[in-house]
Amino acid sequence: MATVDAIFEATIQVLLVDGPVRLTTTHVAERAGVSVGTLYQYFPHKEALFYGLNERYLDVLADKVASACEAQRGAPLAQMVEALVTTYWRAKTERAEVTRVLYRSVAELDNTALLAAFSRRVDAATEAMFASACDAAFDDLPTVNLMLLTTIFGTVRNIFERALSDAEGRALHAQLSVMCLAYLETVRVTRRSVPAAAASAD
Amino acid sequence: MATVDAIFEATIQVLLVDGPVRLTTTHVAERAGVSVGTLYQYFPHKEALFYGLNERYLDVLADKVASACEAQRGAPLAQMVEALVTTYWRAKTERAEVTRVLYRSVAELDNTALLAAFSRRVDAATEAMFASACDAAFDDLPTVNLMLLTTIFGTVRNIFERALSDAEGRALHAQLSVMCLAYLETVRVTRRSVPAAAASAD
Amino acid sequence: MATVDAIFEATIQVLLVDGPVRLTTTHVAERAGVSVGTLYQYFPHKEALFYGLNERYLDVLADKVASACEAQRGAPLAQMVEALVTTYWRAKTERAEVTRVLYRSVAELDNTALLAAFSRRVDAATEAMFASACDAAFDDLPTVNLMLLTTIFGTVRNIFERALSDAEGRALHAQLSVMCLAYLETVRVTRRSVPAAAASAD
Amino acid sequence: MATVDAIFEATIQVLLVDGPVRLTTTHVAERAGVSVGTLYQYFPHKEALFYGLNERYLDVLADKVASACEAQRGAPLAQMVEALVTTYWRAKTERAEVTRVLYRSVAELDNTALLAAFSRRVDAATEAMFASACDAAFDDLPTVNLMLLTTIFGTVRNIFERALSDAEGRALHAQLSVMCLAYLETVRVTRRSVPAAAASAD
DNA sequence: CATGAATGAGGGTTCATTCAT
DNA sequence: CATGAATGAACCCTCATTCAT
Repeated sequence: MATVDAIFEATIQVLLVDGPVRLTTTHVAERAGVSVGTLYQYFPHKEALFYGLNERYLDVLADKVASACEAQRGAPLAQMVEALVTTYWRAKTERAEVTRVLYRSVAELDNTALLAAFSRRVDAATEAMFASACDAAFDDLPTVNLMLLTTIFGTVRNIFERALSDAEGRALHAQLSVMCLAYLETVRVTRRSVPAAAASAD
Repeated sequence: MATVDAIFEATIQVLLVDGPVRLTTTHVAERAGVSVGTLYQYFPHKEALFYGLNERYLDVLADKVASACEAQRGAPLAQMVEALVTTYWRAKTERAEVTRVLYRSVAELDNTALLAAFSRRVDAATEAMFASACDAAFDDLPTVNLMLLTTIFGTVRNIFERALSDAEGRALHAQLSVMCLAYLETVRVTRRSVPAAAASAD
Repeated sequence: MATVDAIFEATIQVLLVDGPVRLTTTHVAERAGVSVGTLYQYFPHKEALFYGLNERYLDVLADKVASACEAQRGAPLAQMVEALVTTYWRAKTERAEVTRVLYRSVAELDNTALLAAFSRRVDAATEAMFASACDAAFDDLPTVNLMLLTTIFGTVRNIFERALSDAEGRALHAQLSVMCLAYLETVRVTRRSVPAAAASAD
Repeated sequence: MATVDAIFEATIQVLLVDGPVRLTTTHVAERAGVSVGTLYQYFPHKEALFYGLNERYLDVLADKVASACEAQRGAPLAQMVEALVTTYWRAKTERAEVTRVLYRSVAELDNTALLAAFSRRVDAATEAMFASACDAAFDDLPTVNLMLLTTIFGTVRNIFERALSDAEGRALHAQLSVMCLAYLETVRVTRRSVPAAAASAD
């Protein structure tokens, strides 16, 4: 609904412009152009508003990653890694300030469940992608995949957390791909040139 | 001073037992066995208390990392990485619940300056360590070092953030060493003063 | 608005009954029959409440003086002085306790701006009145007028400040008129459009 | 005692430099170069400190006025008035900022008793002075005297209260003498040239 | 459904005062 | 007698939430 969207966007704007301290229901409602009463008709309490915002944010993010993964089915490993890292990086960098502010505010929320749901979706998408790699296979793909995602999520977050310059950010983005690929090359099963078989198994 | 220590420890206990929402000055003072007035004699405001706690936490952490780095001067690369990752991991795992709760709460604080100071210390220590490696050299050590730390910090944080099981945590810890080493092996310069042996081992 | 009036009146009552020390926002709100929150919806902080009360008080006072001055346009000097002094005195004496308590409490407030606005209004009104006197004129009316008002304001205040009895108060009120008139007779210019009569009366 | 003096002076300094809001016992003690504990050995509570300061201030003021009055015994009326007004004005103007700050702060204190004592002393001094005037006598000297002092005290206070410029202040000082003398000339007994008799009656 | 004035529990903070050293 | 750390009652103010209109 338009109202809900307006409230979500207002929440972000309040966070951006006035900071987390001024994130009051009244303030959000005002900026959304509705009354507090209306806000409370869509969200039973403040936490629900924040929870919803993060849910939506993570849904969109998961969508993007999942799409990218599907587009890479059967591609070579290096390309997959590049696509995954870059998709995630772009999604986070697009509205860097929003990303930063959301990173900082989720602390006020028990977002474990949210993160679990998000992780499940992304895990599934990336695992399926890597399983379909035309030029690589892994003994313990679940662990490798978990490690990879943990690294990507964590590293990107850390880049935002330390107030690194854009140049440093870009450099680290490139290095992140290098690192992830290096890792995958290291842990892939040694027999590699089984292209046809691996491909037909997909 | 004993009082300050008691207040810091009380802060942690309140965070652990009652959660960040119940982190009130009165509550902390009570648990520390002092009056609010006393608390305010050591910390000008609530934020300063929290800031101080984090400062101390990061100082201890940086100390541990720096010591480990110094102990590794001149060691081979693989051992350095292992030592670095394990030191950091142990420091974070020792009191896992405390780590988790601090990860979640620092977001409410503008800890940019704190992180910057912490990063500067750790950066210097690890860069000096890697520069002394007996079996490896790097073209752009600063960037490589920055990337490595960003990955370690971020990955560990993410492990805590997603409520992963101990087993998964341990697995990822091991993988983290693998990943870091894989990265360093990839970006190191091939020629080195121990040319033949090092090259053939690759 | 009714609520604002209730709060103002409650402020006065608290001052009267409990004294300036007990003038707390909670206390005022209680006595006004509203909650603290409501009080803060009309006044951004405690000082604003007090400032508003004084503003209103001075506005009413200035109104009374201004009306009296207009009613005296063209009257003889003695009558003007009598009217001015008596109007001011009555306004202050009507609710003597309120006057006393406000005199004592305004000091805690930076009411310079308030007093300036009040003075400007009263100055203008009395100066216009004296300029229209049918039987007197002044070389430097602004200074004379300023002196007169300063004396009236100050003397009345001092009567309240020293806890003089009603009888003493009444006596001083009468003397105040005498004094003001004596002053004006002394500083008026002798030549006037009613020359002979006015001059011989001196 | 030197300590008491230091504390009094520190109180004034705190009022001047930091304002009435920062007038805390700790702050005063610090500026006086002693500890709070010491302050409490000389003053049982904060109010006593403030009371003492005002008492001393009024004592000095009364001394000055009384001396001036004694020096005017037997002098002509006009000279007496001039001396009285000027003495009081000078005493207040000498450290104008201190005067202003004390005027503003006495409100926090029930200084009725203090003012009564002060008034009694000054009343006696001025009444004795006027009774000795070589060229004037009064039917109801107590009332006339009370009126005169009330006017002088009140007018001077009002000059300080309105933030009048120095020039305006000086002008009003001059006018104040004019006004007081005009008043006394008006209310003196009509038979005037009884010089010898009046003088011998003293 | 929308509104927004009213609510009041509860938080951060201050500061007069005490008392063990 | 001096010190100053400790105390804790009390204050100002905020803001999530409700409900009569």
